[in-house]
Amino acid sequence: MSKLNYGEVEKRWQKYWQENNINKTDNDFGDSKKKFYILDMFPYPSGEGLHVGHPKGYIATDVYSRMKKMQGYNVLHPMGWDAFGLPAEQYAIKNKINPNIAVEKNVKRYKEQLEMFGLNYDWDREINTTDPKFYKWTQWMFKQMYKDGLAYESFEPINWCPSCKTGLANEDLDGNVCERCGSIVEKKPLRQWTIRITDYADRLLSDLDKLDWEEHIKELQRNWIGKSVGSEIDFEIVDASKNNLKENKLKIFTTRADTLFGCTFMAISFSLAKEWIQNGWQASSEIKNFIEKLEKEEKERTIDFDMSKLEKEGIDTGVKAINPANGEEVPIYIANYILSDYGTGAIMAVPAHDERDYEFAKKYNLEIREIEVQNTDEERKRITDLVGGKIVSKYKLKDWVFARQRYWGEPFPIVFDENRKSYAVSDKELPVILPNVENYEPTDNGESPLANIKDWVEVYGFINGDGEFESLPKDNPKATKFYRETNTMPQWAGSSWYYLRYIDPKNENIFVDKNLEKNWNPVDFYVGGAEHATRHLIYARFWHKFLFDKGYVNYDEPFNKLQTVGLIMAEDGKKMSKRYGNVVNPDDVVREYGADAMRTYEMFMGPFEKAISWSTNSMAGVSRFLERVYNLAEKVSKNPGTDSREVERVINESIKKVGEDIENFKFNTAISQLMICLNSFEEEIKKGNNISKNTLEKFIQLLAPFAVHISEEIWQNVLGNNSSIHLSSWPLFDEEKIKKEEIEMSIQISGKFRGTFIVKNDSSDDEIKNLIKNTNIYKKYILKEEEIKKIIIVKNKLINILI
RNA sequence: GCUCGGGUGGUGGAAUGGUAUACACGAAAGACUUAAAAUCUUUUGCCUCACGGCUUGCGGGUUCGAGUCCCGCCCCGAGCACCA
Repeated sequence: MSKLNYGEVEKRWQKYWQENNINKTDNDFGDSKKKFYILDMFPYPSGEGLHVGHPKGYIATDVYSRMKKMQGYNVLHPMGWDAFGLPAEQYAIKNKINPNIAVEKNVKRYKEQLEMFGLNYDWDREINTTDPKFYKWTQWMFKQMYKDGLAYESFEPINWCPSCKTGLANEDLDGNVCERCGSIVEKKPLRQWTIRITDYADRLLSDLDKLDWEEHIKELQRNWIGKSVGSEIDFEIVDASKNNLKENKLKIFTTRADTLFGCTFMAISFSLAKEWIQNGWQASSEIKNFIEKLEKEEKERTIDFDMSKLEKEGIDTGVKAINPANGEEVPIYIANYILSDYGTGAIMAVPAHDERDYEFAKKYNLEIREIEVQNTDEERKRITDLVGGKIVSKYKLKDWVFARQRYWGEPFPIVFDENRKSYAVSDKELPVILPNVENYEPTDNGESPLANIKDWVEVYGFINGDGEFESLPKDNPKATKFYRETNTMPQWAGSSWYYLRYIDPKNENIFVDKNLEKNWNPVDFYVGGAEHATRHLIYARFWHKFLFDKGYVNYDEPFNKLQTVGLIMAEDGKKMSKRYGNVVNPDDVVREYGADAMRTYEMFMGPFEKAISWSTNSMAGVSRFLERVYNLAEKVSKNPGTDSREVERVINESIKKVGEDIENFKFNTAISQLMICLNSFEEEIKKGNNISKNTLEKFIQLLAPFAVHISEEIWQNVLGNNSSIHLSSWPLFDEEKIKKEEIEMSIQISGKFRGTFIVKNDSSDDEIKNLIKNTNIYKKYILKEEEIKKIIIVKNKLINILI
């Protein structure tokens, strides 16, 4: 037998494909060519290279896109690099090299590995978020948001990671811990750029309904957005001015306005109490200490802290307010279970109808008043109207903290004048290039390392008629001094719109031509990790909707269909990690078994979306399968003539099944069908039956999306075709030929399986009723015909005789 | 606590309400070989010598027929979580 030299075969065909441009995607929509845009979440090119788990999604999109191309679609299947962000910067700090150089090196390594797997990306469309030609448009889009008031400067306390030394968005946290380094984050007041993503909360929520995404991912987004509809109601504060309170009303948010008559006290968060103090409220030292204590406790909470187990604590402010429903005076407490960043930071407490309020009331001996409630929307509306409140929606989603006090990110297209008033820079000034610095180290004071580069920070120019900054030489009499924004954008910026750039990657005038965008968008199929559900996928949807509202894109959702990838775990069931020393290196696998075996195995190992452990044994099994295919091909490559009936049936069945399964991302059963098909071919040969070259060709075509190199080798060098199999047309099947001539029907007696008998395909019920009488099973179980109560026949499947 | 998944052989898994365990891995036996590897052949859910019986986390239900549908539990995974 002839063992293939994988390395040689793979290199030879990869070279051939490149020379013959078979992976190019043109923008030709002239004829009736249907388009298909299939996209991978682009990787962050880390210094460690890929392990066998990383390419699983890329292989899947590769398989899918190859079938679609063979089916006549114009397919866009691009790849690029999400290369801004902390790891590259940390690597740069450690090794004292420019992150640009590290990124370039890592990209090269990643690309080599991806090419090793024979992936069909059109590298002419490659993008990189750190390329100034790319981030020019990230800056330009931010500028549009700035001009629309959607991006604004804020000075609120935000999440601060003391180890990464940067502010973070809620999406960057796991509980109270920095998602990247695991440090407990602090609240730190910091000047920030913030984006009003909450303006889009309702649309982000309701438009989920039109997306063809896995339900659990939609659910994650719904939870993250966390909409609740409730009422805002004002309670009048008794003697507000005597208490030196600025406001004479306390606004609360409740989803249970119907319980308003059961309110016996109120509770506010410690931060609201702090605000009162700042505005002149004379709190006792006891209260001040309590506030300090709560603040300290909040800071010290770690990721596994269970808020619901926290013992309720509070202190009476001595201030009272009036329940607008019944005019009663109720005390106001400061309580540790009131969140400062949700609702209004103040609640009406109804101990009889809320567990938390009940617990609190029990502890502090407050009245628990049972009332009759009608838990309906109508009642809530009625009560809200009665007390002059209003129905509002609240969200858990917070505005997007968009600035990082780090070096390796997109600079903002913003300058400030001497009075710290901000201006967008004019389009002429874009891109604002990230300058080289001596030192990439972040600082403790919340300033970016860029702040130290005086030459870069201080710029001279004027504000033009559009209210935008334009630079001038320093000595120009019209020039005045401005200061650049020194924060940089978060890593999520570039990935929020990168998929648009693949469509028109070299356009210098606009980030994407609107006509091309209309032809290619939306992304038909998006494949990537589920961990992005509440980060990238929310940001990108928001960003896209903004571009849609401004008229730059034609569709209001970017990703029509989303499919998540299941992780590949190590053979020991743990996550692959250097730490455990259980990483399987794809270079080794490809060297030993070939890229095709690895590709095919990763698609065969189980359902695509499920996490599964790597198994070198199973992988070797797939490799054997491919060897058998090659041997069979050599054996029958010259066979003319016709196929046996069974060969004809199994190839038609396989064409149908493999096509449908790839379409549905059920690669494991597609491959199992190819195995069934091969088994059947070998069986037929043993019986002395013929398999024609023509049939074999179809089989190899079905295999081609998976085993891209071997199938090309067989197609051209064994079967003698002289153009690429990947440019051939996907075979068609004949439904009639899939039918078997004879069917094995099962016999049930009173619902119990008793055996089978053979009948002609599509036999009529009467024929079956007659035939069954001759079977041994019938004779054994049916003693008298009069016993039969009923006969159920399911065509070509079974007969059930009830006695 | 809430939400979403999932529970099928020794293992990964397959199954429009219609013969559960396809396909593969592993294991066992055999052929070839001086031998091993590779390859090929056969067996392989459980109980039973067998006839036969049992089996899709547990308990009910609907149905001629349930892994699949309905109700109630248990367990595992993921996400959210004092969200008023």
